[in-house]
Amino acid sequence: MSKQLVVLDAASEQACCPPIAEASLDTEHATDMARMFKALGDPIRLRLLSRITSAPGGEICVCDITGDDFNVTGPTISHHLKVLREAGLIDGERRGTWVYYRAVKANMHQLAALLAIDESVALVSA
Amino acid sequence: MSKQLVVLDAASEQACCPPIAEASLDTEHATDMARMFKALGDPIRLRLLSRITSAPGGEICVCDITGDDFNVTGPTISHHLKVLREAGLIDGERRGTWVYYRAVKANMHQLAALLAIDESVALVSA
DNA sequence: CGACTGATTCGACAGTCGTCTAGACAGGGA
DNA sequence: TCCCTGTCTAGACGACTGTCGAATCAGTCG
Repeated sequence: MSKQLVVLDAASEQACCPPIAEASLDTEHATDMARMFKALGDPIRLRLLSRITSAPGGEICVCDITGDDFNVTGPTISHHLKVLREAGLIDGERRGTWVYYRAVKANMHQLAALLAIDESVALVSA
Repeated sequence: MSKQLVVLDAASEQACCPPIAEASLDTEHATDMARMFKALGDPIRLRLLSRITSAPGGEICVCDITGDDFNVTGPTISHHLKVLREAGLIDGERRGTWVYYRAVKANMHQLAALLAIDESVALVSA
């Protein structure tokens, strides 16, 4: 919990995220980004994030997830949420009995920006 | 005309790519996307992809990579290139002695689109 | 307080991943 | 032809990951 990776101060400053096509990633930056991509590299986590971001209000109660159609047990859901949290992609907050999660949109945006590629070139060169 | 298709191969499987914030991912789609994200979840692979996409002409010769500043042996580079290739993120071609790789930009674009999020909200909520 | 529900942590186990060395395959030039 | 260089495959091994059941922590309500 004390160990979250926070790249969003960079995002707020816009020194943030040139597409990988524009400049070679340095090792340190690549490591941070890879940590986030790795967190997305599991179907369950991807669907969890989708659930969270597409929920009304942009947040969701864990009680609406656990025991769902993910075909895994509660602790496993909890584990995946923790991975997403430690990667800096979501943020959790306890409100009374329930825990709510929401996406850290700045970091999602940073990943998307990293993958930005000139579309027209894509057409030509492909 | 220059803007539409883009997702060529992926498009043949299904309609391309609504952001995860707009609709919950179904299991099958999530599995496909997760496979690509997982391939990006390693610093070396991320830097390899960066090298490839940022190279002049959009492609790079393996001979310019192996034994580089990645601090791993040749076979390990080869392994990572294979992972990227099997994930559909890059494409390799042998031309005489050397092998050249280039990015499959359509799939990179698909990933970026999946992560698209309303930016203004991102800044506010961060 | 004490019991109950929701969510996380702990410990274990099978499976996957990243890396290496050794060896195989492909193409070019003496 | 034989060898040389470039790239990939095979096999092995330690480390990490995803999953579970059991135990624990956090809040709420009798």
